[in-house]
Amino acid sequence: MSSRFSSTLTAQCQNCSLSALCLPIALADEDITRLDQIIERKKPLKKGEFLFRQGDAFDSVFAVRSGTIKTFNITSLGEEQITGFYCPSELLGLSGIDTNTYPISAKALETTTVCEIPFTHLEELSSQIPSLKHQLFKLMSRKISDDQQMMVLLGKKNADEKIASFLLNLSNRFKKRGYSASSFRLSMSRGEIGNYLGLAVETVSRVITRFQSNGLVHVDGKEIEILDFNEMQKLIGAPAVCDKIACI
Amino acid sequence: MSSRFSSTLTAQCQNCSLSALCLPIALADEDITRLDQIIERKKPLKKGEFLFRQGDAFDSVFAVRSGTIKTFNITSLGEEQITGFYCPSELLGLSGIDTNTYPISAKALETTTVCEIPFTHLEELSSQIPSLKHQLFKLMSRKISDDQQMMVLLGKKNADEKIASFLLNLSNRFKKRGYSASSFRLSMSRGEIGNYLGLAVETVSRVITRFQSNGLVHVDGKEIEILDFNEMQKLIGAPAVCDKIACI
DNA sequence: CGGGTAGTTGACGAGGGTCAAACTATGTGG
DNA sequence: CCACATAGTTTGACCCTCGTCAACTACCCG
Repeated sequence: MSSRFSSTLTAQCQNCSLSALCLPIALADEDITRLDQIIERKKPLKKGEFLFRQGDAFDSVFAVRSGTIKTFNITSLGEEQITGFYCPSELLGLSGIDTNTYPISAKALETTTVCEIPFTHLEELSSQIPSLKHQLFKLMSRKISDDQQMMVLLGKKNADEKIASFLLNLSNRFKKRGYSASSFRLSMSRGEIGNYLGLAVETVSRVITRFQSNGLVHVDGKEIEILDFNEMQKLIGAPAVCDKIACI
Repeated sequence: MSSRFSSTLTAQCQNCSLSALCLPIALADEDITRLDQIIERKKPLKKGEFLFRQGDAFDSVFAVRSGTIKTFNITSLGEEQITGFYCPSELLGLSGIDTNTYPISAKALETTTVCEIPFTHLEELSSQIPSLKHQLFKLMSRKISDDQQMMVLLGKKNADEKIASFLLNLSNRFKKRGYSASSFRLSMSRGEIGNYLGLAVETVSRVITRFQSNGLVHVDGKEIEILDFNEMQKLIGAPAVCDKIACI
C-alpha cells in the first residue's frame, strides 16, 4: 500500500493542482486524505491505449490527471461513435455503475495519466463522508445536464453552431483549469471532432477553414487560437439572426 | 403527516404496482417503508400543467405514477427543446442536483400523477440504507448511458432510424411495465416527437406514413401498432443494408 | 357552425454527406 | 538522412436527405 508513495507516481490529492476541480472539492482535509488512500495512480497510457473497453467489468471510475481520453461505443455496424472527450480533472466511467459493465470504451488520445478510483471503495467512503456522497451526486447530475445540452446541440444546431459550441466548450474547460482560454491544442483529429459532433470530416475541415477566413479563429494544424469570442458566442446563441448579420 | 394516509392519494410504495420498476427495487420491506414515509403524493396534474420550471429551486425528484411528463429547456432563441418523455415508474429531476436549480422544465402531456421525493430526505435516507444509495447511483448511471445512446441517435441516424428507435424504445418501456409492446398510444404530438428527435414535424408525419404503407406499423391518430418488429429492428441496426432491402 | 390546433401532402431548395483527388504530416526502416 | 508508406487534412464537384413554405384536411371544443 504505502509503497506507491515512494514510486514516481505518488502525486496525492492534497498537493494535486487539480484538487480544486476534481472529486476532492468541498471535502475537509482529513476527508481528502481518506479519499486519497483509496486512489491508485496508474502508469501513463500511451496514445491509442485503452483505459477500459466496452463490456469490461466495471470496477473503477477514473480522473484524468494529464492528457486526454476519448470515450466511444461501437455501433452494431462496427463503426465507432465518440461520446465524450475528457480533460484533466474530469471524471469518467460513471456510466458503468448501472450494469456493472462499461457501456463504452475509453482510449488515450495522447500520453495520458489517470487516477483510478475503485468504485466499491468510493461508495463505502461516500457513506462515511456525506459531502463526498453529495459531491458524487452533483457530478453525476452535472453529467446528465451536460449530456442534455449536447443532445440539444446534436439535434438542433447546424454545422457552424456545432463547431463553435465545441470550441468554446473546450476553451471554457481549459480556462477553468488555468490554461489559456483563447489558445490551445486540439488533441483529437478532425475526424474525431466530426464523429463526436455528428458531422463529416470534410464539413469540420470546411467550417474551421471558413472560421479562419472570417477572422474568428487562427488555426495551424492542431493548434487553435480563438480570435473573436464575441462573434463565436453569437453563432451559438442566436443562429438565425447571427446568420443574417454575418451575411451583410 | 399521517393525514395523507387517509386521503385519496394514499398509494404507498409497498402496494404500488410500479414498485418493481421504481426506486424501491432491491430494497428490503422495512426500507421501503422508510422510503415511503418521505414520499408525498401530489394531486394530479392536468394536461399542460407544469411540474416544475427551468430555474425553479431544486428540492425534489419525481416518480411518474400515471400519465406522461415531458422535460424541455428553452433555448436562447426562446424555442423549446424537449429532452425527454417520462412514463410511469420513471424518475425525473435528477439533473437539478448539481446547481440546486432545475435546468429544465417539466410539463404534463396528459393527466398525470407523480410521487414527489424531497431530495434532502432521500439523500439522508440513502446514507442509512446502502442499497438505496446504490440504487440512486445506478439510476443516475443508467440515465447517463441512455442519454449517450440518444446522442448517438441524434448525431448519426437518419429520419427513418430515429423514428424507428423512438417507437421501439417506447414499446420496450411499455412492455417492461406490463402493457402491450406492440400497440399503444403516443401521448405526445407529432411536433413534440420531431422536436425531441431533431426532425421537422413534416418529416415525422411522412416517415410514419411511409412506415404504414410499408406495413411496418398501423397508425390511427395517436394510436399506433407495431406490425413488423423484425424490420423495425433492422432499420435501427443496419441502416444502409436495410435501406436497400426496403427499396427492392 | 366556425375557428383554432394538429396532422398530412406536395414542391422546392439548402445544408451537408459522399466521392475523388491532391496535399501535408508523421512515422519507419534501410 | 532520405525514400517510402500511411494516416490525416483540405478542397472541389455532385447529389440526397430533410427542412421550409404553402395549401389542404381532420378534428376538437366552445
